[in-house]
Amino acid sequence: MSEVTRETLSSVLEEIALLLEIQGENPFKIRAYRQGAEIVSSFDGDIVARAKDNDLKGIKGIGEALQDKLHELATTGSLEFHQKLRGKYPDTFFDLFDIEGLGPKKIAALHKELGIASIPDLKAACESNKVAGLSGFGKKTEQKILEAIERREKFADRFLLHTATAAAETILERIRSHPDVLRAQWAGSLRRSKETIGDLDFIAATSKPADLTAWFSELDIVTDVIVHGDTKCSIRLENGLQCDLRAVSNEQYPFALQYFTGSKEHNVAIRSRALKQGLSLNEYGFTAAGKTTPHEPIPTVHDERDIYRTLGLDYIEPELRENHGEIEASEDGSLPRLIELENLRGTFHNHTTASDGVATLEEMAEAAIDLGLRYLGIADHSKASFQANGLDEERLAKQTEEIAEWNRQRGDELWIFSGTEVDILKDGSLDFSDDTLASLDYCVASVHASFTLDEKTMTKRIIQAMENEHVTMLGHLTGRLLLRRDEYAVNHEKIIDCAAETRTIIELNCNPRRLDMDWRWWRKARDKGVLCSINPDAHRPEQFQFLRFGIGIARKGWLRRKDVLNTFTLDEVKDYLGTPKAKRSL
DNA sequence: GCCGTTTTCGGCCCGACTGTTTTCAGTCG
Repeated sequence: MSEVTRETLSSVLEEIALLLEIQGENPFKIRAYRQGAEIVSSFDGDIVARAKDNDLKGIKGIGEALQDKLHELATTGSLEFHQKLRGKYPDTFFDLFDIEGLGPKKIAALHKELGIASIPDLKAACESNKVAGLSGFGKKTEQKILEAIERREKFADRFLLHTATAAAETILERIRSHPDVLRAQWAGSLRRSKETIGDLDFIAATSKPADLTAWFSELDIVTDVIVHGDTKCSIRLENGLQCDLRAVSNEQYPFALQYFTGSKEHNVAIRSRALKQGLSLNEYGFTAAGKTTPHEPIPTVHDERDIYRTLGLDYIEPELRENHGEIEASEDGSLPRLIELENLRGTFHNHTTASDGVATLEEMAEAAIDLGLRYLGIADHSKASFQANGLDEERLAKQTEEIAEWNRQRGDELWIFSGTEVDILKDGSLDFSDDTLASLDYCVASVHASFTLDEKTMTKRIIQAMENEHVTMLGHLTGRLLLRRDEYAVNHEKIIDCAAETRTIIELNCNPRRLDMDWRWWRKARDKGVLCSINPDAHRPEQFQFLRFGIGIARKGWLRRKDVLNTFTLDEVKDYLGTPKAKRSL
């Protein structure tokens, strides 16, 4: 039996939810399984060990039935209930849920009537016009399914943050400049600063909603109109990105913005809180709920703050709205004051033409000055990263001298810290000697090869690097490339504990392809006293702009100004780096 | 299937839009 992981537990529950949907089960039962999957995957602690020990009592959302199932799954590696449900469905069957416009009912019908159990099956059935004949289906549905299959092959179903942000800025500007629009904002996962984006949501306040959705459907950027009604319009851009506009009245606007910002989990919790106060909350406003009438008249709401205030809550920043404890913290006034872009005074981990960057040291420095930064860290690759033209000791020494010369000439404008992004070799040793590392201001240590080690070996490898006195910070912890390459196996808890113990900074690599370490771990790291450095990993001057995405992720990870190295003043950074590692503190 | 200082049973969010229907089921968010 293969090792049962958190992901196993979570994905089995998720699959059960899908199968129950197919069977037309009670939607609330389905939701319970789905919530169970979510709870398991974000549980703060060793959920697998707890499941093995049958010690799941008291976890909200995991009742008796799920406790038993998780215990069985964790101890035996499989779950009879799940196996029985799965019955005759092959693995490929679950791909059908990715097809836009297909839900459990239609998928069940396709499977029952035509034996369809994979996307190729479905494509063939549509092409031979078998689907249009089914009850509840028709010509148009068949055509739409074919288009959705084609789109799935052609485009990613999610987009990186910088792609989505660039599109969103253009579109929002056009919406806001429309004469009938009073105010507008993007909502959804982009506003919450998720690491990847499925589609864009815009909310606009207007007294002429139908006119606005009609205008939106005819924009020159539209390649396809997905839906178009009087208050809502969904279009698709050339790159496949779907954009939804919802046109509401000015009174409804804050409610719509709050509602469509989500997350769904946050909203469910917020709405149930409202219900306890006798208020029903939806995307249009507060209404008196059921039989009970609110004790006081429903207050007027002008913006999102008023909604939270009405519910007795401090304002919750969009990035925090994941139902990961923000509502409780809001209630008792313990929400953090989140870091802001303006707090950043510098950046570490940037490349130049010395290794695989496309701009010289001077060009990078000038760009940093233009951006208003006070200091800049250079960290080119080390020699083991041959493919990236990594520096050997000699070239590194030369670069260090160039940097010293810059600091003598223009250090008052911009101070440059000389560093390296040293490879953590397969055995956990570093690509430079301690003496070489000691000649630098700081050192980023990263894994660039041997990604396939098992979790234990990989974790040990990285920990060994962090234990080095000269390793200031750990680069892109998991090596993931979003939408392209999975993270390698590494035990986050152990790395975080080790970072706290050895005073090693963990990088928040804010290249939108990475956004690594993941936002879900930062709050825990912060609480253990681990310092963060927000690093763009810039290979060209424009990539300093990635810092904004790093701020979004840091905010999502509950980080405050004081938790991030590059909010320090130049003198503070010099002090920090000049202090022996073991004596450094927040 | 989960939950509860109103509840151990009866709630659990629901509105917009589309396509296939001929008044509504299914999907989506």
